[in-house]
Amino acid sequence: MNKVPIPTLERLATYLTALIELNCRKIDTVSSSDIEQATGINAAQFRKDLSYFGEFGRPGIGYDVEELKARLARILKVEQAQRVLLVGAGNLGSALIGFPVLKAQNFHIVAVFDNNYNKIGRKLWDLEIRDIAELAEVNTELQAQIGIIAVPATAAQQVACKLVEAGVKAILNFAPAILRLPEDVVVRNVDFGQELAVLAFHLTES
Amino acid sequence: MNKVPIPTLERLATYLTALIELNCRKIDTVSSSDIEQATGINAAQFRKDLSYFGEFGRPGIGYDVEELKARLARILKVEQAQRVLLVGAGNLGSALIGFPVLKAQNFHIVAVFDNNYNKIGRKLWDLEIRDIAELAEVNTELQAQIGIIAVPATAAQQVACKLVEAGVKAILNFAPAILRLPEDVVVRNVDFGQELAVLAFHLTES
DNA sequence: TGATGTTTGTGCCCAATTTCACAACAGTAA
DNA sequence: TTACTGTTGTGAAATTGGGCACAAACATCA
Repeated sequence: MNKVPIPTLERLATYLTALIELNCRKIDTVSSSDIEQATGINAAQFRKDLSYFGEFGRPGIGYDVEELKARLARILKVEQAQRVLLVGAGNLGSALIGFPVLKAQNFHIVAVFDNNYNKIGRKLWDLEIRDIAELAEVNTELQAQIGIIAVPATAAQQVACKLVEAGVKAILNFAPAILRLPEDVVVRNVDFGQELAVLAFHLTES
Repeated sequence: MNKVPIPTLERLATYLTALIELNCRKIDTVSSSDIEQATGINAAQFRKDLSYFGEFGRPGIGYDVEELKARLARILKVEQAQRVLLVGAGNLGSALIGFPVLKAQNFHIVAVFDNNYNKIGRKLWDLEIRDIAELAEVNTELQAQIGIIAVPATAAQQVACKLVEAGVKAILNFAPAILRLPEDVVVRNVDFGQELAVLAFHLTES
């Protein structure tokens, strides 16, 4: 169970989203081809992805939606609510807090930080924006293991270090910057400019 | 030049970002190991990525920053400004318009659409929010080829179809939904929930 | 019970991608 | 000129990931 490909993990999240949806629609059993239908991911791929974690279905029948959902949630560690720290109370930060899908997937943003004294003390949705200097202190209580960096690229490295000091073990980084961090900290970068560039490449000369 | 791997394209965007940065710092020549230093991407990987598009450097010397930057920009079609349509005037949309890095990479959001009559007519930054019903009409003039979907998942498919009708050939989709579109339309999905799930997987049991 | 039709889990092979390793090239210095 | 250092571009090996195809498992129905 140690060597799970990253693409497999990404797809697991997709399966889980689809299962939550199916569950709402009161569908209680699905086959791998139903999953293919719902997600666009090849049925054999789905079965292989699951096989990294054991057996989930019954030949001739398929998968129990409720059970599969629960087991995937367990694998992805979103069985109980995952607490998340957000650094950067700008528009992106605001968008993330307001994103209903995150709560549905059991990610709860429990604190927001910024270094702008005009923002500190104000509210972003229902959270008070706190001074980034208090990050470590605040997290001794909250014990969040996930942090989101939604600050300008120039501040990203510094913020990342603060998060790690505070005990964060996984970071979602929206700044176009390369973070240098201890090996035991997992980082995923989301770079809007990069995404757009890949799209633009496929365009014909304008 | 037809079969360029997607991962290569993603890295090209990273190289370009790094080169823009290096150029600002008045550095005029770099080696592939300098690029590795700056981006964390293996030097051999960098050279192979470039090799899909011809020869760029001089053995014994390295690469001319200015020239490489220009050629990458040309490859990624961001030599001239790329016009982008944004659908969804919520927090995420607002964040995207305000993101300075996009303009720096030559992506210009030139119109914003929404279906909420409370928003239509108002301004988001310096753009007037327009009725999504006018999308096709507006784009006959703008001729944007790239669209961004920043609406709830339930509306995503419908918005995507409207964008395609309006002549858009590439879509960046932030809604956790599978878009079914004609083959000649390129789609990239960004799913915050998925990113967080992959991170959560790596955590130890909390 | 036995015959038939589904659907899973997985070994195996193929395709895609990364990494290695080296010949060819450019500069420098004696 | 020759020796030496540094760096590119790329064929080939190594690794990784995806998909087929089939045995085994289960259900249904005669």
